[in-house]
Amino acid sequence: MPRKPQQRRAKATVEAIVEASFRAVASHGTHATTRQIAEIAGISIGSLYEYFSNKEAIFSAMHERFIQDVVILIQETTPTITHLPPDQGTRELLTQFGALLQRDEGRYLKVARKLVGNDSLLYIEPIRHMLLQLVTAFIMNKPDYATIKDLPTMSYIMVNTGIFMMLHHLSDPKPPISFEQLCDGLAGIVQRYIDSAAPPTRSHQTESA
Amino acid sequence: MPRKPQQRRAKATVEAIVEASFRAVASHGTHATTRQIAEIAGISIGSLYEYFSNKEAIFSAMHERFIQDVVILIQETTPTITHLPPDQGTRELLTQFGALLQRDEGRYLKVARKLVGNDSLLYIEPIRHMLLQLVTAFIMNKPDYATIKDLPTMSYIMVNTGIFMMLHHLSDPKPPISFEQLCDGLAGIVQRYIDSAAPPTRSHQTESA
Amino acid sequence: MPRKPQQRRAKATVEAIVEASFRAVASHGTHATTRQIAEIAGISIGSLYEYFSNKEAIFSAMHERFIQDVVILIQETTPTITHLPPDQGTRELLTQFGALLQRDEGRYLKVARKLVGNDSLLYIEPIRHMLLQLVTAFIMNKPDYATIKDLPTMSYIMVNTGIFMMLHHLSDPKPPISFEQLCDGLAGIVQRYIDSAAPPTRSHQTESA
Amino acid sequence: MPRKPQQRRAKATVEAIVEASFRAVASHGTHATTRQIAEIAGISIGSLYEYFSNKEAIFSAMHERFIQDVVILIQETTPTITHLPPDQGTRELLTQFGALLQRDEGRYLKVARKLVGNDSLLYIEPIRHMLLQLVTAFIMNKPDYATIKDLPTMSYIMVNTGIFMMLHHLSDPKPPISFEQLCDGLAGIVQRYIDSAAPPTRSHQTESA
DNA sequence: CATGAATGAGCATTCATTCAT
DNA sequence: TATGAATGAATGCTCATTCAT
Repeated sequence: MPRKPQQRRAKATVEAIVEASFRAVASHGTHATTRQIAEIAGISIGSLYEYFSNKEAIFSAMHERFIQDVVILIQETTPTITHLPPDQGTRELLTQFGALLQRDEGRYLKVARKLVGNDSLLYIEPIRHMLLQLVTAFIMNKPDYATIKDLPTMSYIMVNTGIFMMLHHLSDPKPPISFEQLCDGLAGIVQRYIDSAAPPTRSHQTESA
Repeated sequence: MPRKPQQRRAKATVEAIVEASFRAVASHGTHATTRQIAEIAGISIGSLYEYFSNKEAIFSAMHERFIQDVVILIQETTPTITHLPPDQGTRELLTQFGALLQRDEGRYLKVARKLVGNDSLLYIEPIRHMLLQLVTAFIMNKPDYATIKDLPTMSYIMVNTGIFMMLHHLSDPKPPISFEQLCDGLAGIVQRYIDSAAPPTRSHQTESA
Repeated sequence: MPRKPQQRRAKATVEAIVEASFRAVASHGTHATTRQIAEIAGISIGSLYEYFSNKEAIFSAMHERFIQDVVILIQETTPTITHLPPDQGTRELLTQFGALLQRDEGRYLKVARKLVGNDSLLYIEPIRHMLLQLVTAFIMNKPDYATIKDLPTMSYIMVNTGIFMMLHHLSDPKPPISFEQLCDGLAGIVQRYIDSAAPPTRSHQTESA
Repeated sequence: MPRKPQQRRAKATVEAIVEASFRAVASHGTHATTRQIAEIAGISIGSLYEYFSNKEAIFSAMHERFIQDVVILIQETTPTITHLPPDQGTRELLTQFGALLQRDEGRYLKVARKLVGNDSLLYIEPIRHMLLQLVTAFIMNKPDYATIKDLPTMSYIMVNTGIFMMLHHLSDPKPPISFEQLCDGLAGIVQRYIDSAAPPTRSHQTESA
């Protein structure tokens, strides 16, 4: 049974294992073995099991890490976004997210896709929560949007949609539409949703420009 | 190398294998083995390989079957839908699709999720094609919608979104929103997209009712 | 249990199977399957087992056929050889044998090598018998050679050596000596053996010519 | 991928596997399975694949070991041989070689025959090299043989012939000539080849004695 | 006689996990 | 704590052979 990493060194090892797991999936595909992970991490298989009770636990850690990094991405992007109209903000966020997925030879892209098809669902609540905060902050500044409706439902749909569509599109070697078209399309959906609550005024119209 | 089923009995066996594969995935999960499939089909492993050159070929057949059944579903639903306003039509379609996914103890649901996480992408073109036909027919009757824009992009996004969201939601044992909310949300997105091209008139307004 | 081919058609089928087996080994290698043989022969697997009780029986037939064809080769070459000095005769025989082995995409070469490594030995008695006759006839005409010794032993060694060396050399993609060198070397061995019994006189010297 | 045996125990295991493979082929024939090898070696199949990447690699190791042991045999026999006339030396070498082949219930005999019939040829170069050294040393001492010709060709033929004939004869349950006759015959061939270069003088004549 | 669908024992190989050192 | 040799159940797949039609 794996012991809790109570010491500094142990924590570093756990970190190395997770990092190695991402690398392993990036280079050996979804079927990366524990051996490969241990080798990349520079430790023995025995040590691997000192920190993770089984392979699934490693994938859980990767899952968590991925979600966490997306949350951090949103946090970092928030200052930029809040000054943009919704559709431009969405586009910016999607672009950043796409970059994150492709970072380091697409390690997040591959891992995330595996998670989607897995028995366990992609656990998006933290992301959704973060975006709800972002939207709420946005609404505070723009009273026009105060009447927005079904926010929980729509955030659930849009966050998932954003993630799934990006994963699908970036994994498609020959997608029928371009990445820009995808982002524009998704941004348009967000825009229309917001506009339906608060009819657009000159200040944040972009398409009619 | 699998021989072409030349006899009637052989064709029935192929059918039995595909059927058994769905059952196997439904009961043993994503990692159903060839042995399990053969056992459920009531044949020997040898026979399995008479008709499918390898395991992947079996999954391809399931994939195809799934897509085909969705296409058939759309065809059968089309007469009903064409007389409804877009949002109601969307809801109807989604409801039917949800029922299909859960049919026979959710066999399509589980298989489809596996396909999504697989190396090979979910091949939705036939479905998208079918829906484009449906939309085109709809537009013919309602000249108001003639100015609709970005149809290829939006059909790509919406078809994928519809499929992914349904798969995700129906697989979630404790979803944060209800199935009805999901359908309403997706229908709303479709409605807003259409309205953005052809501003709503009394005849097909549903929300203001 | 296979029935004896009592009828003309049956005999033709047996022939077709053996022929197909050679073809199968030539194109699919030593691991040619019964399915492949049947397919090439243009018959069903069921029919195959009507004429051969198992796979080994088929290989026995091929073995027999190969030996028989070598015997025929010697018979056909005999008239030419008897008028040549021993070393030239040997070279001629070896050249013809090499041609036989490479005939039809090397089908005999491949089959014979398999036979050599098999549990059953290469059964060369008929070939040895044939060559003994050839040598005996030769001696009759040339009384000088009457004192030849150890004929049974030497025929055993030389026939086997000839066969093995040809098989080995022709199978070697990068042999350290040329085919001509091999033939000359073997012919030299024969020549020296004969000369050791009957010291060469002018009449059958070739090298001093 | 097999890891390099880094520890002492690991090296012993590799040795045990090769040893077991010889035993397995000796008792179960050419088609010895990996399971049988593992069982005889007293290890698990998993361990087998820790040290050999696949079955072929095991056979390669056996091949190498066989060739190596023959080379060692020649080295050990050399001091004895160099003081004998060519034909007696050859007989001695053949006798020792025959003993090697039959050692341990004929394990080398069976394995070597398999190698001969295999896709990969019997790789005799090291043996040939060793014998060339032996012959060269011999010639140094006996200037009579200095005019020897076609050494590369003849060594190729004679080494292969010696190996093949021994394998064939020792595998034959009812050989038409005795082992002594075979050795004498082969020794005679060698003797005659040498004599043809350096006509025999009293000092090394054996047959006329 | 002919067919070819069905069989299933058997094979090579993988890989998460354990445990003696 | 760390190691890595050892494990062995499990998997995908082959192919000679049988037998109902």
